[in-house]
Amino acid sequence: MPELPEVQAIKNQLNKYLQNHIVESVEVKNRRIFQGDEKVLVGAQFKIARRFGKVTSMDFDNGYSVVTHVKMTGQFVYRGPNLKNPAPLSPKVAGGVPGPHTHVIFTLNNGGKLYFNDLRRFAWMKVVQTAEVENLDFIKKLGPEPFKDLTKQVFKEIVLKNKRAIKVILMDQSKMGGIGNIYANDALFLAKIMPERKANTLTESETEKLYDAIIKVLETGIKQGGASENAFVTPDGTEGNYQDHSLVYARASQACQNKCGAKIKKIMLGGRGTFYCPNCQK
DNA sequence: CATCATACCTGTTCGC
DNA sequence: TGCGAACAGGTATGAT
Repeated sequence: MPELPEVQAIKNQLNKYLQNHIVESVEVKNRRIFQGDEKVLVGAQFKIARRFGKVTSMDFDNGYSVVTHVKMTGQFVYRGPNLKNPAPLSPKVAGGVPGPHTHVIFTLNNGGKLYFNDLRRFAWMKVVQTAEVENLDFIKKLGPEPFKDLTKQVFKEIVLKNKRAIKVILMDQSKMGGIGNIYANDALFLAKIMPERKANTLTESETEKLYDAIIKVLETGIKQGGASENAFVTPDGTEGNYQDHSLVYARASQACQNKCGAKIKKIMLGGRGTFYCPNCQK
């Protein structure tokens, strides 16, 4: 669920709250989720968090990084003295922190703690040398990203040479990085394109509209701090607001926002819930 | 190589 | 009301 805007929110808040603090200890409760030797992090100073598609890298001053894919239900939650007037923890942090779903705890020298929760345990977190982050299999295979290398021209080429459903292409991380189910659904609605359309049947004009729509929905997502329909919370423990602004995602049987009179339909496409307006999208 | 189905998980929602 | 089935869904993996 966390997609580019959600992971961007995670990255931004990690930078805001952790920068320059030193790791005093790392407690690993789940070895399947956390891979590598956490001991190399003790005494290391947090420098910066980066984002690669839906993956974050937390880089430390000693040449090591912690790379994390939160998948659907992974949550970073920071609690510490530099969190000004901390908002109450969202109930979406199931079991709280620490709780039954807390798998890793970083303790910092300012007394703060960074918890990593994951209810469904699909997430992974690994320690690697910072120089090796971009060689990790997942990151190496990542396609061009919106706001970076995914220009309109590059996007056109990708779309026109693929014959699978356009929604599947948008969500294929090796074709382009960062887009998941929420923003793929909303971008296709905004561009008035049916999710099932074969990518190579899109006209040039539709392709351009879709590109603009992707940028637009991702920008809205970033502005709203991500979407918390499901388990997403930002590291300060609160929720994002995109779910209040989503166009079709999770709005099955609701009236189309274009006021066309039709109701949003839900189908399964590529094994995922897919939402669209049967009237507006062609 | 490309494409598709399935496994991985567990809390929540749905249908009978 | 109760209970089991389906669903939520990103990615690795194996099958075709």
